This record gives sequence, structure tokens and C-alpha cells, in this order.
Amino acid sequence: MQPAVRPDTRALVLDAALDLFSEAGYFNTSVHDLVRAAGVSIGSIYHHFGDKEGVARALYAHLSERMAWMVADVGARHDTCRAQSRELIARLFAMTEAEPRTMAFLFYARHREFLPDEPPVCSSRPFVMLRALVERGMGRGEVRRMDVLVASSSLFGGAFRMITSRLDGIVPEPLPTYLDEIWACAWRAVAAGASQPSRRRKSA
Amino acid sequence: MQPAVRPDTRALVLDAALDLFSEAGYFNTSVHDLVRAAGVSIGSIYHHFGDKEGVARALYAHLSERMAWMVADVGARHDTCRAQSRELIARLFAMTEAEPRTMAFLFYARHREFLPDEPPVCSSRPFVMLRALVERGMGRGEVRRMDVLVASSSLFGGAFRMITSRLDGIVPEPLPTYLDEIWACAWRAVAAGASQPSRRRKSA
DNA sequence: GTCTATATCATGATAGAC
DNA sequence: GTCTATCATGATATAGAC
Repeated sequence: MQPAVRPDTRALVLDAALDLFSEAGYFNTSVHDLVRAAGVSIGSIYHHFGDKEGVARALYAHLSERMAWMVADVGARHDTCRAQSRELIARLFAMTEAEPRTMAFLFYARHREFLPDEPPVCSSRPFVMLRALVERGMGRGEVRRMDVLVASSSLFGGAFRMITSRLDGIVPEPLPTYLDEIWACAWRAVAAGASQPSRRRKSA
Repeated sequence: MQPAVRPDTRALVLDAALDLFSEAGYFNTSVHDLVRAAGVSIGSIYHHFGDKEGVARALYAHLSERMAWMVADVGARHDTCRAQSRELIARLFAMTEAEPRTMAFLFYARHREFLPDEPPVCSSRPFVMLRALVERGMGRGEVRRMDVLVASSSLFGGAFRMITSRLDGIVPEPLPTYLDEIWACAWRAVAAGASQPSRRRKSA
């Protein structure tokens, strides 16, 4: 849509905001900090976003949509919950290394504190899609019958903790190093065991 | 130490701070808000805590120590990792219902943003104790051999997610309702299977 | 749409009496 | 140790030229 050789103001501001919000936090970042980091005037920022909260809102919406798109893409590329969850964790791990600021802002920030109108992260679209993914797996007999919240927490909780720990600097190696181990644990936790075939057995 | 019939100023302020910080967040709470909520003068607050950050620091230290004490107590009461982890999750779940503010402040707040000198939550004492607990279980052959970070993330990650989801209002029932299911998942994830006896088998 | 200069005001913090 | 009254800063947001 745009010439793209000279990035438009919105993009400049959003990129600076991601930087500063994920590094120092929303409240430790003043609009003047954004001005300096983005290289645009304060007037432009207020023109495009209305107020400081508007910047955070736009950023959150953008990243949230990207994440939802990724979850949908993974869902479309694989048909078992097993494959979907593994690929999802793999992509999240890779993304944490490639774009730590994005992951920090999405997984780590407390949006409720500066976006009072947004629903909590866990009810946001990507997270709802995660639960739906698990629910389908349960319907198919891949995932052990249990409360859906428990199942999705158990399937993704370990990986999410690794992500936040990595962002915290606790985890020494790049996350993909741990993918096999963490996913093996996650899947063991929820996979329908032989004792609970639910629908039909593979070999009767 | 104190008569305790009339709670001292420090306790009054810390209680108000826990309320406001966990509800609205540190940055959305002004010192004047603390004054109103605690029913003490602003002079007293600065006399006792030095500055606003000092209030947060004192609160964090207090709750952190309580939590560390709890983890130590659980460690002393049980000798297997299996029993310890279950009891730990049970107590955390109960605590989330009984003292949601405490859990919100400890598990949910981003301390780095307002306590720049404190190490990240995951390196704080209680969390280090958790990893140690898992490590001992691994040494004993109870827990499957793997990276310790992966193991502790897998063992507690699901429960932690349930806690934050509950604080977010996503989880409808009191957490103890889900204890059996969540713990079964968590333990399946990391328990040393029959295929990996490590030290000795129960029945040879 | 972008910019500079400015208004407004809430907040963290202090002074000093009691 | 506690209080009230006050200060000084820096933040969000606006006005209005270009």
C-alpha cells in the first residue's frame, strides 16, 4: 500500500513503542521517550494515536493479530492435536529467539494495567484458539478426557514458563534446544493413554 | 513484639499497598492513594519506607519470605518429590483462593518494572527452591532425567497457568477443584517411567 | 500530516510543627 | 513517630503555524 522505502510514521512509532514498552515497561516510558526513539514529533504521535494508551492499543492489536494468524496457520497445516501443539511450541520458541521484544510484550506485560478495556491476555483470541485446539484433540480421542482449561494449561504451561524464563535470562541456551524435551513432557501430560481409548483403539 | 491490638503503621501501609498494587498496579497507585487506603499520613509513609519504591520493596520481601518459608515447610514434611510437588500445588491453589491479592502480587506483577534492583521473580528464593526440589527428585530416580529447568517448568507450569488464569477470572471453579487433574498431568509429564528406572526398580 | 512551543496538572517528595 | 501544608518536577496532552 505504501512505498515502503520510507516507513510511515505509524510503523516508526509502533516499532519504538515495542522496544521501549518491552524493555522498560509502559509506565516507565514517556511520550517524549517515544518521540526520541521513533524520530518523529510528539504532534504526529497524538495525531495518529490520540493518546499514549492508543499507541499501546494499536501495538497490542497488531501483535495479537499476528499471533492469532500464526496459530491459525499451524492449525491449518496439521490435523492432529499432537502435531499442532508441537509445531506451535516450536514456532513460539523460535519466535522468542528471533523477536524477544514481541514475545515479551505479548506474554510478559500486564496489559490490564495500561489497557483497562482490553480483556485479559488469556481470553484474547490466540489463547482461546489454543483451548479450541485442545478441545478438538479431546473430541478426537487424542487427548485424555479432562477439563479443557486443565488440559491446555498442562499442554502449554511448561513451554510458556520456559519462554518467560528465557526472557528473564534464566535459561542459558536458545529455546529450540529444549524443544524435544519440553514437548515430550507436555504431550505425556495430556495424551490419551492406552488405559483410556475413549473412541476406538488403533489395534483391537 | 508489638501490642498488636492497634496495628502499627508499617502493617497498615503494607496491607493497603498489597490491596492497591495487586488490584490497580504499582504505577496506577499514587502515594496519596496509599495514604487514603491505609489511613495514615504521607509523612509516616516516607518516614518508614523512604520512598514509594521502598513500600513495594518491603512488601515484596515480606511476601517472598512467606512463600519461601512455605516451600521449605513442604520440603520438610515430605520426603519424595512426588509428595512435595503435590502438596506444594495444593497449598498454592488454596492460597490463591484465600489470598488472591498475595498471589497476584507475587505471580502476576512485573517487579522488574518498579523494583529495578531485585532479581527477576524466577531467580527469587522460592523459585530456586522449586528447582532444587525437582533436582533432588531426579537424583533419587523419581523424576526422569532431563534438563532441570525443563523438568521444573513441566512440573509446575500447568499449575502456575491455572493460578494466573484463575486470577484473570477465566477459571470458573475454585482451584482446589482441579487439583487432582492438574497434578496427575504434571506428574505424568516428569515421572520416571518404567522404561527409565535410572537407579533401581521397585519390582525386578 | 508534521512540527514547536506551551498549558495543565498530578505525582513523588520535603519541611517543619507537634 | 505522626501530621499538614507545600514544593518541584516531569508527565500527558493541546494549540496553532507550516
